[in-house]
Amino acid sequence: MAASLTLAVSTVIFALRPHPETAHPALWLPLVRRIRSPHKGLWALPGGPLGPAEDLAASAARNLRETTHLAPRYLEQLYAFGRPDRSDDRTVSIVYWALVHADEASAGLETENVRWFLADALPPLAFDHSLIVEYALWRLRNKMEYSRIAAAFLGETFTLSELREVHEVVLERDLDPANFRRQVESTGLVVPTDEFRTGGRHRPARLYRHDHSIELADNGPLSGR
Amino acid sequence: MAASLTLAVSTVIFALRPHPETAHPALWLPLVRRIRSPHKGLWALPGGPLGPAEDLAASAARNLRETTHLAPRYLEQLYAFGRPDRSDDRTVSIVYWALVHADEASAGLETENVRWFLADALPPLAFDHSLIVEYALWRLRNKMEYSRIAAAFLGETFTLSELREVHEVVLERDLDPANFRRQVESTGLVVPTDEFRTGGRHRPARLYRHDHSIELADNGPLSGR
DNA sequence: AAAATAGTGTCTATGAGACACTATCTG
DNA sequence: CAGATAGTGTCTCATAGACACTATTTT
Repeated sequence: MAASLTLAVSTVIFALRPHPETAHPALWLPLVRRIRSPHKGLWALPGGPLGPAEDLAASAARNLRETTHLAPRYLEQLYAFGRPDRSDDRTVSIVYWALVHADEASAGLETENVRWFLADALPPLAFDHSLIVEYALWRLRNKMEYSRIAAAFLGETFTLSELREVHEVVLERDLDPANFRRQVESTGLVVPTDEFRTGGRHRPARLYRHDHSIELADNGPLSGR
Repeated sequence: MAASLTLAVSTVIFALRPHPETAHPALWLPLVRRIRSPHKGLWALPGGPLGPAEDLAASAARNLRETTHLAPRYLEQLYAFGRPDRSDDRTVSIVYWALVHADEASAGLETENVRWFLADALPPLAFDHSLIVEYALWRLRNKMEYSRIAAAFLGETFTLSELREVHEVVLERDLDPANFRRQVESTGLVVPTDEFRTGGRHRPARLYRHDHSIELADNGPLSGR
């Protein structure tokens, strides 16, 4: 049995980067071009075989680093895909999803076979990767509503407007600034600092930071895994 | 790589059966005794290697049937466990969890190496199976609060008291009958019939049935998988 | 009639959301 | 001062929960 089955780990990596037209933040993800059959030439999720003594999450983080030269700010297992017809060679893929903070350096690291795409304008993907991305987007949006994973897209400190914008971009809808502020403040998961963001042509906004003692998302008994 | 790695599918199977002391319904799950090393003699989750052309969920359902002689009323992927130190022989386990309706027939099918245990009084389990069961319980309780999976524990028709009792047993807390009734009725996922459950020394209760056109739980883009 | 559960009515506290308003910066 | 966003106040509506009450059966 073992000899006829391949176990791979793939990762759906999300980052916020400016939209090329509007310059507003948008959701992007990196894909790699397949350089061999099957589906040669098509874009696919970064991933590869699991190392002999490698943890699943470590394998996802390694692929993420090799593809984007970034470290994951949030990493969570998505699902295991194993339908016999999903590839020619009976591959079971354990898929993770990750949030990264895409800085300017990493943005220039695209190559012939690694390219970032707008999440809402993806090319046709190899295998069942289109379904996988769709599911990852669903999970991301779900989790954005009841956890603090938005923090993974931001720096150490941020204004409430910046935090709200992350939510708005991911959820694809506008949020009321007043209500958003109250909701975030009432959780106590965000801590005001003494500093302000100046520079806009308007009143400076107070900077906040996240309470690091609390995890970005509650994954129950698996939180430490 | 493939030759040194084993992929197994295991399943956490839940059923409601009477508690041996109180006779009230309680949460049970079946375990199988390991008959070989490692952890020989310890109880473990039912499972086994994935068939060469077998779907992951089909493998879980097969193991479930072979262990309990029952068909799953609800089946969902739980998580893939793959820490290198979780077993001696580098096994990655893709774990499912299932709800079954344990009838009288299946209850008598215990053998020397298959036994049902109360979910809150499990023996020490092999490998990381204790953690896995803990996580499955967490997911079950979570999902019980916002989906209709309770239906999987009941027959075609049921009273709202019976439905409430399922929730109470799983969530381990009492629910207000009046509020529970209104919440369930307001979802529209439950349909009143013209029949009543008589026999108690009290007013007969109307029987309801579930709307089969709606899935027990919303798993997003994966609902059909 | 008593006991028990079925089922209804209603009050309160809480939170989401709409939206008007004030505050304070830049240009 | 005009324009913009920061930040506050407040109203409404929907929902969760507590709990009193009525309805209908069996014994």
